[in-house]
Amino acid sequence: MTPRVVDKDTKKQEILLAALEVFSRKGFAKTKMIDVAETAGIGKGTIYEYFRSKEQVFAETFHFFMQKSELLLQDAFSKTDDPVEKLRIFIEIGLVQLLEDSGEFMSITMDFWAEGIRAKSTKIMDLFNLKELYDHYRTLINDVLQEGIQSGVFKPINTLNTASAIIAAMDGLMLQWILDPTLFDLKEVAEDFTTGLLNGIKRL
Amino acid sequence: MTPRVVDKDTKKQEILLAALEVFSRKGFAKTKMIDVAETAGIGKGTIYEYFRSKEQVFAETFHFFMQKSELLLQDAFSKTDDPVEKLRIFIEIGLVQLLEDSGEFMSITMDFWAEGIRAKSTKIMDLFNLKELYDHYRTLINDVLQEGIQSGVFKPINTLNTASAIIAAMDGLMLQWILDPTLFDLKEVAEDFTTGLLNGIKRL
DNA sequence: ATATTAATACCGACCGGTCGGTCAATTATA
DNA sequence: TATAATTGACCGACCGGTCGGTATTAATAT
Repeated sequence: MTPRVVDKDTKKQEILLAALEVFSRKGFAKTKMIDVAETAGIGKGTIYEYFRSKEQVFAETFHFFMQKSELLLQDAFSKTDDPVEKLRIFIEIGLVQLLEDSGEFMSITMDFWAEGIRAKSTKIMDLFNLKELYDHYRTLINDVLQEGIQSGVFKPINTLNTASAIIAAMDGLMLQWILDPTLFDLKEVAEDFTTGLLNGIKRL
Repeated sequence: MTPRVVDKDTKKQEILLAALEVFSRKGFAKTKMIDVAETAGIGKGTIYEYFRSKEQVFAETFHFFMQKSELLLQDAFSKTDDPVEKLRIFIEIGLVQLLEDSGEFMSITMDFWAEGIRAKSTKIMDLFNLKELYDHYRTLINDVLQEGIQSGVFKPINTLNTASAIIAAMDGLMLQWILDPTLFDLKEVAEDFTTGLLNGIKRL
């Protein structure tokens, strides 16, 4: 009744995996659906059994990719209650681990930014919901900062602004590192940044 | 002998102005050369009398746009020798003034990022020389930080890493603000960031 | 002054190529 | 055999860039 070589979800995952490979190597614009199909070892038409459009494939590819870091983060966060340690972990995972594990894949994030901004005033903007993504992380850091202030570790700073700035710095460093990975050592820069940040917000 | 309605350079500027308007509204990919031509009130073919390709128009548009901030910056820097003040000015101009003056135009920067990254391994990469652009600003800040350390205002920090982080934060904040200008007040966030930064690097 | 010639600016119809998406035909499964 | 899954040839829209022709101006000739 339901003849199928593999499970429907499994096949979708396979397509996403192929898409991740191609998108990160060629970028959104230069990637052709036929590339994705061939990489996945299937016909082009098959993709459209699982996805509506190229945009949808791209958006789901990005989210698929982001799940990794989300899981890493949740796992790490569950192991400590110290706000200082949480900040360290957030930067370490978000910047160092993500890039070291899959540096070449990160340019997909740039594409997502670009497409997301481009889509701001179109109907596909819900696929590229950057705002929601940022809200999520901003809230996460905001809560950590609030905790720190409550417990007296941090100065009474504007937590939302600071959270925004932390995420901002991480994004920006990622950008610069992608442009020229030899310029600075990512781990070292991350540590310097964390130190400087804590220097600025810790109560003396 | 040289029949021409307006000066050749003037016309090129007019095209760039039109291009700036269209590129910032529609992004690189969605902008058609005919859009630029119509906005400039000329024929499509005429553009190719002044530029080699769409990529060249885009690259020159971006540089044209960046000159504004460069001039602002040089002017402001020439008025003080205080490293602390220079840092303030850099952030104020780079983040607040640039966005307040022409917020809607800034999405062109994202496109430039995206195209620049995409062009990394192609022959047009010299048109989208992001690396050089970043090097310029990084050096600028690096020098300011060195001065500050020499004169004893700043702690002995890694200046290159710190410079990278400062630029990174500014880029990232710009991104977030473009995504949602209502989320935070740019001026306030810039001030908070500057305060936090100085808190972290100033000698006590 | 006017006609003629020359040089250049300007234009937009057109071309070649590309690519996302469709669908009739084919293959695999039960 | 019936049904579901897969495929890739095909379609139509799109677009960057070209090129032959026209318009405009200036220089020169008469």
